[in-house]
Amino acid sequence: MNVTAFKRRKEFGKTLASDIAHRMRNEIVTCRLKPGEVLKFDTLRLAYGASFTTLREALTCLAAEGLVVAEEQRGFKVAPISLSDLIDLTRARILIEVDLIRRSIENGDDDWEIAVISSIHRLGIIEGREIEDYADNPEWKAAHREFHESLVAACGSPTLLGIRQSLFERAERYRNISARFRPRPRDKAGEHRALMKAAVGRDADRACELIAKHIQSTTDNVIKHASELFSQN
Amino acid sequence: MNVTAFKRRKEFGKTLASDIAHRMRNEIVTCRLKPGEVLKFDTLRLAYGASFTTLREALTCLAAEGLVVAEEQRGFKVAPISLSDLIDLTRARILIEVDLIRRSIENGDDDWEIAVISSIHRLGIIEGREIEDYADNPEWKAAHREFHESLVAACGSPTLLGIRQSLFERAERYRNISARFRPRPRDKAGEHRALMKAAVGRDADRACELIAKHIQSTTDNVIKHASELFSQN
DNA sequence: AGCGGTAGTATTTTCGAAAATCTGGTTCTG
DNA sequence: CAGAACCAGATTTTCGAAAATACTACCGCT
Repeated sequence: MNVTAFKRRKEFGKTLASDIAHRMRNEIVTCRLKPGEVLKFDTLRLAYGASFTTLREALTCLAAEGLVVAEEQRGFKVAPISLSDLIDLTRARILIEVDLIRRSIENGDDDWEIAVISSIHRLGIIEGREIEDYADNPEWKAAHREFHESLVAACGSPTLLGIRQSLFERAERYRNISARFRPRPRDKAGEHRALMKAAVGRDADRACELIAKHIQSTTDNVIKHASELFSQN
Repeated sequence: MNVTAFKRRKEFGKTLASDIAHRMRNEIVTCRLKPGEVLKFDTLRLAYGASFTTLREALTCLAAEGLVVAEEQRGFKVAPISLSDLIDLTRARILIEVDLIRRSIENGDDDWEIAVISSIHRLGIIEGREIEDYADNPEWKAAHREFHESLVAACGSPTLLGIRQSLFERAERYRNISARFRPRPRDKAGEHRALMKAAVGRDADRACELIAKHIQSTTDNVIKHASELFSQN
Protein backbone atom coordinates (compact mmCIF):
# COMPACT_ATOMS: atom_id res chain seq x y z
CA MET A 1 0.00 0.00 0.00
CA ASN A 2 1.25 3.48 -0.73
CA VAL A 3 2.25 5.90 1.99
CA THR A 4 -0.65 8.29 1.55
CA ALA A 5 -3.22 5.57 2.05
CA PHE A 6 -1.38 4.32 5.08
CA LYS A 7 -1.28 7.73 6.72
CA ARG A 8 -4.89 8.34 5.93
CA ARG A 9 -5.93 5.07 7.39
CA LYS A 10 -4.23 5.91 10.65
CA GLU A 11 -6.57 8.82 11.22
CA PHE A 12 -9.59 6.75 11.99
CA GLY A 13 -10.67 3.15 11.82
CA LYS A 14 -8.79 0.23 10.48
CA THR A 15 -10.03 0.14 6.93
CA LEU A 16 -9.92 2.85 4.34
CA ALA A 17 -13.64 2.55 3.73
CA SER A 18 -14.53 3.19 7.36
CA ASP A 19 -12.09 6.07 7.45
CA ILE A 20 -13.71 7.65 4.44
CA ALA A 21 -17.17 7.06 5.87
CA HIS A 22 -16.01 8.87 8.99
CA ARG A 23 -14.69 11.83 7.06
CA MET A 24 -17.77 12.07 4.90
CA ARG A 25 -20.01 11.86 7.92
CA ASN A 26 -18.21 14.88 9.25
CA GLU A 27 -18.58 16.85 6.04
CA ILE A 28 -22.25 16.04 5.87
CA VAL A 29 -23.20 17.00 9.42
CA THR A 30 -21.28 20.25 9.13
CA CYS A 31 -22.99 20.90 5.78
CA ARG A 32 -19.73 21.24 3.90
CA LEU A 33 -21.46 18.66 1.77
CA LYS A 34 -24.81 20.35 1.17
CA PRO A 35 -28.12 18.63 1.86
CA GLY A 36 -29.46 17.11 -1.33
CA GLU A 37 -26.12 17.42 -3.12
CA VAL A 38 -25.52 14.74 -5.72
CA LEU A 39 -22.48 12.63 -4.96
CA LYS A 40 -20.74 11.60 -8.16
CA PHE A 41 -18.08 8.97 -8.00
CA ASP A 42 -15.63 10.83 -10.19
CA THR A 43 -15.77 13.87 -7.94
CA LEU A 44 -15.51 11.80 -4.78
CA ARG A 45 -12.62 9.85 -6.19
CA LEU A 46 -10.74 13.06 -6.66
CA ALA A 47 -11.69 14.44 -3.26
CA TYR A 48 -10.95 11.33 -1.19
CA GLY A 49 -8.39 9.56 -3.32
CA ALA A 50 -10.08 6.19 -3.19
CA SER A 51 -11.53 3.87 -5.78
CA PHE A 52 -15.15 3.37 -6.81
CA THR A 53 -15.55 0.29 -4.73
CA THR A 54 -14.21 1.75 -1.53
CA LEU A 55 -16.32 4.87 -1.87
CA ARG A 56 -19.33 2.74 -2.57
CA GLU A 57 -18.85 0.86 0.67
CA ALA A 58 -18.53 4.10 2.64
CA LEU A 59 -21.67 5.46 1.00
CA THR A 60 -23.59 2.27 1.71
CA CYS A 61 -22.73 2.70 5.39
CA LEU A 62 -23.84 6.31 5.47
CA ALA A 63 -27.03 5.41 3.64
CA ALA A 64 -27.86 2.94 6.41
CA GLU A 65 -27.41 5.76 8.92
CA GLY A 66 -29.72 8.01 6.94
CA LEU A 67 -27.07 10.63 6.13
CA VAL A 68 -27.09 9.86 2.43
CA VAL A 69 -29.80 8.37 0.27
CA ALA A 70 -29.17 5.79 -2.42
CA GLU A 71 -31.31 5.58 -5.51
CA GLU A 72 -30.54 2.36 -7.26
CA GLN A 73 -28.84 2.78 -10.60
CA ARG A 74 -28.96 6.51 -10.07
CA GLY A 75 -26.27 7.03 -7.50
CA PHE A 76 -26.12 8.65 -4.11
CA LYS A 77 -26.93 12.08 -2.75
CA VAL A 78 -26.60 13.75 0.61
CA ALA A 79 -29.82 13.24 2.56
CA PRO A 80 -31.99 16.34 2.14
CA ILE A 81 -33.20 18.24 5.17
CA SER A 82 -36.77 19.33 5.65
CA LEU A 83 -39.11 20.43 8.37
CA SER A 84 -41.01 17.17 8.23
CA ASP A 85 -37.77 15.22 8.59
CA LEU A 86 -36.78 17.36 11.56
CA ILE A 87 -40.14 16.84 13.25
CA ASP A 88 -40.06 13.09 12.57
CA LEU A 89 -36.52 12.82 13.85
CA THR A 90 -37.25 14.83 16.97
CA ARG A 91 -40.20 12.70 17.91
CA ALA A 92 -38.19 9.51 17.43
CA ARG A 93 -35.30 10.89 19.47
CA ILE A 94 -37.51 11.93 22.35
CA LEU A 95 -39.24 8.56 22.48
CA ILE A 96 -35.95 6.71 22.68
CA GLU A 97 -33.91 9.12 24.75
CA VAL A 98 -36.57 9.37 27.44
CA ASP A 99 -36.73 5.61 27.77
CA LEU A 100 -32.97 5.25 27.89
CA ILE A 101 -32.39 7.95 30.45
CA ARG A 102 -35.00 6.45 32.73
CA ARG A 103 -33.42 3.03 32.53
CA SER A 104 -29.97 4.47 32.93
CA ILE A 105 -31.00 6.20 36.15
CA GLU A 106 -32.48 2.92 37.39
CA ASN A 107 -29.40 0.86 36.59
CA GLY A 108 -26.54 3.33 36.90
CA ASP A 109 -23.92 2.51 39.50
CA ASP A 110 -21.26 4.71 41.10
CA ASP A 111 -19.03 4.59 38.03
CA TRP A 112 -21.90 5.82 35.89
CA GLU A 113 -22.53 8.74 38.24
CA ILE A 114 -18.85 9.62 38.16
CA ALA A 115 -18.79 9.50 34.36
CA VAL A 116 -21.78 11.84 34.15
CA ILE A 117 -20.21 14.35 36.51
CA SER A 118 -16.81 14.20 34.88
CA SER A 119 -18.22 14.68 31.40
CA ILE A 120 -20.27 17.73 32.37
CA HIS A 121 -17.19 19.11 34.09
CA ARG A 122 -15.16 18.76 30.92
CA LEU A 123 -17.95 20.52 29.03
CA GLY A 124 -17.87 23.34 31.56
CA ILE A 125 -14.14 23.82 31.19
CA ILE A 126 -14.45 24.20 27.42
CA GLU A 127 -17.38 26.57 27.75
CA GLY A 128 -15.40 28.66 30.23
CA ARG A 129 -12.49 29.11 27.88
CA GLU A 130 -14.34 30.83 25.07
CA ILE A 131 -17.26 32.94 26.14
CA GLU A 132 -19.12 32.90 22.87
CA ASP A 133 -19.62 30.61 19.93
CA TYR A 134 -18.33 27.54 21.65
CA ALA A 135 -21.04 25.62 19.89
CA ASP A 136 -19.02 25.83 16.70
CA ASN A 137 -15.98 24.33 18.36
CA PRO A 138 -15.44 20.65 17.47
CA GLU A 139 -13.97 20.09 20.90
CA TRP A 140 -17.15 21.39 22.51
CA LYS A 141 -19.23 19.23 20.20
CA ALA A 142 -17.30 16.13 21.17
CA ALA A 143 -17.67 16.93 24.87
CA HIS A 144 -21.36 17.73 24.41
CA ARG A 145 -21.91 14.44 22.69
CA GLU A 146 -19.93 12.67 25.39
CA PHE A 147 -22.10 14.22 28.11
CA HIS A 148 -25.34 13.13 26.51
CA GLU A 149 -23.93 9.69 25.93
CA SER A 150 -22.88 9.39 29.54
CA LEU A 151 -26.44 10.10 30.68
CA VAL A 152 -27.83 7.07 28.88
CA ALA A 153 -24.76 4.86 29.08
CA ALA A 154 -26.11 2.67 31.87
CA CYS A 155 -29.39 1.85 30.16
CA GLY A 156 -28.28 -1.66 29.30
CA SER A 157 -29.70 -1.72 25.78
CA PRO A 158 -27.06 -1.98 23.05
CA THR A 159 -29.69 -1.97 20.31
CA LEU A 160 -31.36 1.26 21.38
CA LEU A 161 -28.00 2.87 22.13
CA GLY A 162 -26.94 2.23 18.56
CA ILE A 163 -30.16 3.68 17.21
CA ARG A 164 -29.86 6.64 19.55
CA GLN A 165 -26.38 7.37 18.29
CA SER A 166 -27.39 7.35 14.66
CA LEU A 167 -30.35 9.65 15.36
CA PHE A 168 -28.11 11.99 17.35
CA GLU A 169 -25.82 12.16 14.36
CA ARG A 170 -28.67 12.85 11.99
CA ALA A 171 -29.83 15.70 14.20
CA GLU A 172 -26.43 17.40 14.12
CA ARG A 173 -27.20 19.35 10.95
CA TYR A 174 -30.34 20.79 12.47
CA ARG A 175 -28.47 21.72 15.64
CA ASN A 176 -26.02 23.68 13.54
CA ILE A 177 -28.81 25.47 11.75
CA SER A 178 -30.51 26.23 15.02
CA ALA A 179 -27.37 27.76 16.48
CA ARG A 180 -26.94 30.01 13.45
CA PHE A 181 -30.50 31.30 13.57
CA ARG A 182 -31.05 31.64 17.28
CA PRO A 183 -32.08 35.21 18.09
CA ARG A 184 -30.45 35.21 21.55
CA PRO A 185 -28.14 32.73 23.22
CA ARG A 186 -29.74 29.74 24.84
CA ASP A 187 -28.73 28.64 28.31
CA LYS A 188 -27.51 25.23 27.25
CA ALA A 189 -25.06 25.02 30.12
CA GLY A 190 -27.90 25.52 32.58
CA GLU A 191 -30.03 22.86 30.91
CA HIS A 192 -27.15 20.43 31.01
CA ARG A 193 -26.49 21.09 34.68
CA ALA A 194 -30.14 20.56 35.52
CA LEU A 195 -30.09 17.29 33.60
CA MET A 196 -26.99 16.16 35.42
CA LYS A 197 -28.52 17.01 38.79
CA ALA A 198 -31.73 15.13 38.03
CA ALA A 199 -29.71 12.13 36.86
CA VAL A 200 -27.35 11.81 39.81
CA GLY A 201 -30.22 12.73 42.14
CA ARG A 202 -32.04 9.72 40.63
CA ASP A 203 -35.07 11.80 39.79
CA ALA A 204 -36.06 9.89 36.68
CA ASP A 205 -39.32 11.73 36.01
CA ARG A 206 -37.61 15.09 36.09
CA ALA A 207 -34.71 13.91 33.95
CA CYS A 208 -37.12 12.57 31.33
CA GLU A 209 -39.02 15.83 31.30
CA LEU A 210 -35.84 17.85 30.97
CA ILE A 211 -34.33 15.78 28.20
CA ALA A 212 -37.55 15.90 26.20
CA LYS A 213 -37.66 19.69 26.51
CA HIS A 214 -33.96 19.92 25.71
CA ILE A 215 -34.39 18.05 22.45
CA GLN A 216 -37.66 19.73 21.53
CA SER A 217 -36.25 23.20 22.12
CA THR A 218 -33.77 23.03 19.25
CA THR A 219 -36.52 21.87 16.93
CA ASP A 220 -38.90 24.62 18.02
CA ASN A 221 -36.22 27.21 17.41
CA VAL A 222 -35.56 25.94 13.89
CA ILE A 223 -39.25 25.88 13.07
CA LYS A 224 -39.70 29.41 14.40
CA HIS A 225 -36.65 31.11 12.95
CA ALA A 226 -35.29 29.06 10.08
CA SER A 227 -38.35 27.63 8.31
CA GLU A 228 -37.52 29.62 5.21
CA LEU A 229 -34.43 27.45 4.74
CA PHE A 230 -36.59 24.56 3.67
CA SER A 231 -38.63 24.24 0.51
CA GLN A 232 -42.11 23.35 1.77
CA ASN A 233 -42.46 19.79 3.10
CA MET B 1 -25.21 -8.08 -19.38
CA ASN B 2 -25.09 -11.87 -19.35
CA VAL B 3 -28.23 -13.90 -19.02
CA THR B 4 -27.51 -15.33 -15.59
CA ALA B 5 -27.03 -11.93 -14.02
CA PHE B 6 -30.13 -10.65 -15.71
CA LYS B 7 -32.27 -13.48 -14.43
CA ARG B 8 -30.88 -13.16 -10.94
CA ARG B 9 -31.37 -9.45 -10.89
CA LYS B 10 -34.99 -9.80 -11.83
CA GLU B 11 -35.77 -11.69 -8.68
CA PHE B 12 -35.45 -8.71 -6.37
CA GLY B 13 -34.20 -5.18 -6.49
CA LYS B 14 -32.51 -3.40 -9.28
CA THR B 15 -28.88 -4.01 -8.46
CA LEU B 16 -27.12 -7.30 -7.97
CA ALA B 17 -25.85 -6.23 -4.57
CA SER B 18 -29.32 -5.51 -3.23
CA ASP B 19 -30.57 -8.76 -4.68
CA ILE B 20 -27.84 -10.69 -2.91
CA ALA B 21 -28.47 -8.81 0.33
CA HIS B 22 -32.10 -9.84 0.03
CA ARG B 23 -31.26 -13.48 -0.51
CA MET B 24 -28.75 -13.56 2.32
CA ARG B 25 -31.21 -11.86 4.65
CA ASN B 26 -33.55 -14.70 3.93
CA GLU B 27 -30.96 -17.37 4.62
CA ILE B 28 -29.97 -15.72 7.86
CA VAL B 29 -33.44 -15.28 9.33
CA THR B 30 -34.33 -18.86 8.47
CA CYS B 31 -31.04 -20.00 10.03
CA ARG B 32 -29.89 -21.74 6.87
CA LEU B 33 -26.90 -19.55 7.56
CA LYS B 34 -26.20 -20.41 11.20
CA PRO B 35 -25.88 -17.73 13.89
CA GLY B 36 -22.20 -16.94 14.45
CA GLU B 37 -21.15 -18.64 11.21
CA VAL B 38 -18.09 -17.12 9.61
CA LEU B 39 -18.76 -15.75 6.14
CA LYS B 40 -15.74 -16.22 3.92
CA PHE B 41 -15.65 -14.48 0.60
CA ASP B 42 -14.45 -17.49 -1.35
CA THR B 43 -17.36 -19.55 -0.11
CA LEU B 44 -19.88 -16.78 -0.72
CA ARG B 45 -18.49 -16.18 -4.16
CA LEU B 46 -19.20 -19.76 -5.02
CA ALA B 47 -22.64 -19.75 -3.43
CA TYR B 48 -23.92 -16.49 -4.90
CA GLY B 49 -21.84 -16.17 -8.03
CA ALA B 50 -20.82 -12.58 -7.45
CA SER B 51 -17.53 -10.83 -7.00
CA PHE B 52 -15.80 -9.74 -3.79
CA THR B 53 -16.93 -6.18 -4.15
CA THR B 54 -20.57 -6.93 -4.73
CA LEU B 55 -20.71 -9.34 -1.81
CA ARG B 56 -18.98 -6.79 0.36
CA GLU B 57 -21.66 -4.25 -0.39
CA ALA B 58 -24.41 -6.69 0.44
CA LEU B 59 -22.69 -7.61 3.70
CA THR B 60 -22.22 -3.97 4.64
CA CYS B 61 -25.96 -3.49 4.26
CA LEU B 62 -26.79 -6.48 6.40
CA ALA B 63 -24.30 -5.36 9.01
CA ALA B 64 -26.14 -2.06 9.29
CA GLU B 65 -29.35 -4.02 9.91
CA GLY B 66 -27.67 -6.06 12.62
CA LEU B 67 -28.01 -9.39 10.83
CA VAL B 68 -24.28 -9.80 10.31
CA VAL B 69 -21.40 -8.36 12.26
CA ALA B 70 -18.27 -6.96 10.65
CA GLU B 71 -14.92 -7.11 12.37
CA GLU B 72 -12.55 -4.88 10.52
CA GLN B 73 -9.79 -6.73 8.72
CA ARG B 74 -11.25 -9.97 10.02
CA GLY B 75 -14.25 -10.41 7.86
CA PHE B 76 -17.92 -10.91 8.47
CA LYS B 77 -19.98 -13.42 10.39
CA VAL B 78 -23.66 -14.04 10.87
CA ALA B 79 -24.85 -12.13 13.94
CA PRO B 80 -24.92 -14.52 16.90
CA ILE B 81 -28.09 -15.05 18.87
CA SER B 82 -28.26 -14.94 22.65
CA LEU B 83 -30.76 -14.53 25.43
CA SER B 84 -29.46 -11.07 26.24
CA ASP B 85 -29.81 -10.04 22.61
CA LEU B 86 -33.36 -11.38 22.54
CA ILE B 87 -34.28 -9.50 25.72
CA ASP B 88 -32.68 -6.30 24.46
CA LEU B 89 -34.39 -6.61 21.11
CA THR B 90 -37.77 -7.32 22.66
CA ARG B 91 -37.61 -4.28 24.89
CA ALA B 92 -36.65 -2.05 21.98
CA ARG B 93 -39.42 -3.46 19.82
CA ILE B 94 -42.08 -2.97 22.46
CA LEU B 95 -41.03 0.61 23.09
CA ILE B 96 -41.26 1.50 19.42
CA GLU B 97 -44.21 -0.62 18.37
CA VAL B 98 -46.41 0.65 21.18
CA ASP B 99 -45.70 4.24 20.24
CA LEU B 100 -46.32 3.61 16.56
CA ILE B 101 -49.56 1.74 17.02
CA ARG B 102 -50.92 4.49 19.23
CA ARG B 103 -50.08 7.15 16.69
CA SER B 104 -51.39 5.02 13.88
CA ILE B 105 -54.73 4.68 15.62
CA GLU B 106 -54.82 8.45 16.13
CA ASN B 107 -54.00 9.28 12.53
CA GLY B 108 -55.42 6.36 10.58
CA ASP B 109 -58.09 7.18 8.02
CA ASP B 110 -60.61 4.94 6.27
CA ASP B 111 -58.03 3.54 3.88
CA TRP B 112 -55.85 2.54 6.81
CA GLU B 113 -58.74 0.72 8.46
CA ILE B 114 -59.49 -1.08 5.22
CA ALA B 115 -55.85 -2.11 4.83
CA VAL B 116 -55.79 -3.53 8.36
CA ILE B 117 -58.93 -5.54 7.80
CA SER B 118 -57.91 -6.79 4.40
CA SER B 119 -54.48 -7.90 5.62
CA ILE B 120 -55.89 -9.87 8.54
CA HIS B 121 -58.38 -11.42 6.19
CA ARG B 122 -55.61 -12.60 3.89
CA LEU B 123 -53.82 -14.04 6.92
CA GLY B 124 -56.98 -15.90 7.89
CA ILE B 125 -57.34 -17.44 4.45
CA ILE B 126 -53.83 -18.83 4.56
CA GLU B 127 -54.29 -20.13 8.09
CA GLY B 128 -57.51 -21.82 7.04
CA ARG B 129 -55.85 -23.73 4.23
CA GLU B 130 -53.33 -25.66 6.31
CA ILE B 131 -54.45 -26.50 9.79
CA GLU B 132 -51.02 -26.93 11.29
CA ASP B 133 -47.55 -25.56 10.85
CA TYR B 134 -48.59 -22.58 8.83
CA ALA B 135 -45.94 -20.63 10.71
CA ASP B 136 -43.29 -22.31 8.59
CA ASN B 137 -44.96 -21.22 5.39
CA PRO B 138 -43.25 -18.28 3.68
CA GLU B 139 -46.59 -17.13 2.39
CA TRP B 140 -47.97 -16.98 5.93
CA LYS B 141 -44.87 -15.14 7.07
CA ALA B 142 -45.30 -12.52 4.39
CA ALA B 143 -48.96 -12.06 5.25
CA HIS B 144 -48.14 -11.95 8.97
CA ARG B 145 -45.56 -9.29 8.37
CA GLU B 146 -47.97 -7.40 6.19
CA PHE B 147 -50.63 -7.43 8.91
CA HIS B 148 -48.29 -6.05 11.55
CA GLU B 149 -47.06 -3.42 9.14
CA SER B 150 -50.59 -2.37 8.33
CA LEU B 151 -51.30 -1.74 12.01
CA VAL B 152 -48.56 0.88 12.30
CA ALA B 153 -48.66 2.15 8.73
CA ALA B 154 -50.54 5.35 9.57
CA CYS B 155 -48.16 6.46 12.33
CA GLY B 156 -46.58 9.12 10.14
CA SER B 157 -43.01 8.50 11.20
CA PRO B 158 -40.76 7.23 8.41
CA THR B 159 -37.74 7.10 10.70
CA LEU B 160 -39.33 4.91 13.33
CA LEU B 161 -41.01 2.77 10.67
CA GLY B 162 -37.61 2.00 9.20
CA ILE B 163 -36.19 1.11 12.58
CA ARG B 164 -39.23 -1.00 13.38
CA GLN B 165 -38.81 -2.94 10.19
CA SER B 166 -35.20 -3.75 10.85
CA LEU B 167 -35.98 -4.87 14.42
CA PHE B 168 -38.87 -7.01 13.15
CA GLU B 169 -36.43 -8.67 10.77
CA ARG B 170 -33.89 -9.26 13.50
CA ALA B 171 -36.56 -10.90 15.64
CA GLU B 172 -37.47 -13.39 12.92
CA ARG B 173 -34.84 -15.93 13.98
CA TYR B 174 -36.17 -15.94 17.52
CA ARG B 175 -39.73 -16.35 16.28
CA ASN B 176 -38.65 -19.42 14.36
CA ILE B 177 -36.96 -20.87 17.42
CA SER B 178 -40.01 -20.13 19.52
CA ALA B 179 -42.30 -21.94 17.11
CA ARG B 180 -40.08 -25.03 17.15
CA PHE B 181 -39.96 -25.23 20.94
CA ARG B 182 -43.49 -24.29 21.85
CA PRO B 183 -45.04 -27.05 23.96
CA ARG B 184 -48.57 -26.42 22.69
CA PRO B 185 -49.88 -24.28 19.87
CA ARG B 186 -50.40 -20.63 20.59
CA ASP B 187 -53.55 -18.86 19.56
CA LYS B 188 -51.84 -16.36 17.31
CA ALA B 189 -54.89 -15.96 15.13
CA GLY B 190 -56.91 -14.92 18.18
CA GLU B 191 -54.30 -12.42 19.26
CA HIS B 192 -54.21 -10.93 15.80
CA ARG B 193 -57.98 -10.63 15.65
CA ALA B 194 -58.05 -8.91 19.02
CA LEU B 195 -55.39 -6.50 17.84
CA MET B 196 -57.30 -5.73 14.71
CA LYS B 197 -60.49 -5.10 16.68
CA ALA B 198 -58.76 -2.76 19.11
CA ALA B 199 -57.18 -0.90 16.20
CA VAL B 200 -60.27 -0.34 14.08
CA GLY B 201 -62.28 0.26 17.29
CA ARG B 202 -59.76 3.06 17.98
CA ASP B 203 -59.04 1.70 21.43
CA ALA B 204 -55.41 2.79 21.57
CA ASP B 205 -54.74 1.77 25.17
CA ARG B 206 -55.98 -1.74 24.55
CA ALA B 207 -54.09 -2.07 21.27
CA CYS B 208 -50.86 -0.98 22.97
CA GLU B 209 -51.37 -3.47 25.75
CA LEU B 210 -52.12 -6.27 23.30
CA ILE B 211 -49.16 -5.60 21.03
CA ALA B 212 -46.77 -5.46 24.00
CA LYS B 213 -48.05 -8.80 25.24
CA HIS B 214 -47.95 -10.24 21.74
CA ILE B 215 -44.28 -9.39 21.33
CA GLN B 216 -43.32 -10.33 24.86
CA SER B 217 -45.04 -13.70 24.64
CA THR B 218 -42.65 -15.08 22.01
CA THR B 219 -39.70 -13.97 24.08
CA ASP B 220 -41.07 -15.53 27.25
CA ASN B 221 -41.61 -18.80 25.44
CA VAL B 222 -38.04 -18.88 24.16
CA ILE B 223 -36.65 -18.09 27.59
CA LYS B 224 -38.76 -20.80 29.17
CA HIS B 225 -38.33 -23.60 26.67
CA ALA B 226 -35.27 -22.95 24.54
CA SER B 227 -32.73 -21.37 26.86
CA GLU B 228 -30.45 -24.33 26.43
CA LEU B 229 -29.91 -23.31 22.81
CA PHE B 230 -27.79 -20.39 23.92
CA SER B 231 -24.40 -20.52 25.57
CA GLN B 232 -24.79 -18.37 28.68
CA ASN B 233 -25.15 -14.66 28.01
C1' DA C 1 9.04 -28.19 27.51
C1' DG C 2 7.79 -23.37 26.84
C1' DC C 3 8.23 -19.10 24.49
C1' DG C 4 9.21 -15.64 20.87
C1' DG C 5 9.98 -14.86 16.51
C1' DT C 6 9.29 -15.80 11.53
C1' DA C 7 8.10 -17.56 7.08
C1' DG C 8 4.31 -19.21 4.47
C1' DT C 9 -0.57 -19.52 3.74
C1' DA C 10 -5.28 -18.00 4.00
C1' DT C 11 -8.24 -14.13 3.86
C1' DT C 12 -9.69 -9.58 3.50
C1' DT C 13 -9.36 -5.06 1.37
C1' DT C 14 -8.42 -2.00 -2.45
C1' DC C 15 -7.83 -0.86 -7.15
C1' DG C 16 -8.92 0.54 -12.00
C1' DA C 17 -10.78 -1.33 -16.11
C1' DA C 18 -14.89 -3.13 -18.38
C1' DA C 19 -19.84 -3.90 -18.58
C1' DA C 20 -24.41 -2.26 -17.75
C1' DT C 21 -27.49 1.43 -17.21
C1' DC C 22 -29.31 6.02 -17.29
C1' DT C 23 -29.91 10.81 -19.36
C1' DG C 24 -30.83 14.14 -22.64
C1' DG C 25 -31.09 15.47 -27.12
C1' DT C 26 -32.19 14.35 -31.96
C1' DT C 27 -34.36 12.13 -35.56
C1' DC C 28 -37.99 9.62 -37.46
C1' DT C 29 -42.94 8.48 -37.90
C1' DG C 30 -47.94 8.95 -37.77
C1' DC D 1 -46.63 18.97 -34.45
C1' DA D 2 -46.68 15.31 -30.81
C1' DG D 3 -44.71 11.33 -29.40
C1' DA D 4 -41.94 7.14 -29.86
C1' DA D 5 -37.44 5.31 -30.80
C1' DC D 6 -32.77 5.67 -30.84
C1' DC D 7 -28.13 7.14 -30.48
C1' DA D 8 -23.94 9.34 -27.85
C1' DG D 9 -22.02 10.77 -23.68
C1' DA D 10 -22.08 10.53 -18.76
C1' DT D 11 -22.53 7.71 -14.69
C1' DT D 12 -23.12 3.80 -11.99
C1' DT D 13 -22.35 -1.05 -11.11
C1' DT D 14 -19.67 -5.23 -11.40
C1' DC D 15 -15.63 -7.87 -12.03
C1' DG D 16 -11.20 -10.33 -10.97
C1' DA D 17 -6.47 -9.34 -10.15
C1' DA D 18 -3.15 -7.30 -6.93
C1' DA D 19 -1.88 -5.35 -2.45
C1' DA D 20 -2.35 -5.43 2.48
C1' DT D 21 -3.32 -7.80 6.49
C1' DA D 22 -4.28 -11.64 9.67
C1' DC D 23 -3.53 -16.39 10.90
C1' DT D 24 -0.81 -20.77 11.50
C1' DA D 25 2.67 -23.79 12.12
C1' DC D 26 7.25 -24.43 12.37
C1' DC D 27 11.91 -23.42 14.03
C1' DG D 28 15.45 -22.07 17.18
C1' DC D 29 16.48 -20.52 21.63
C1' DT D 30 16.42 -20.46 26.74
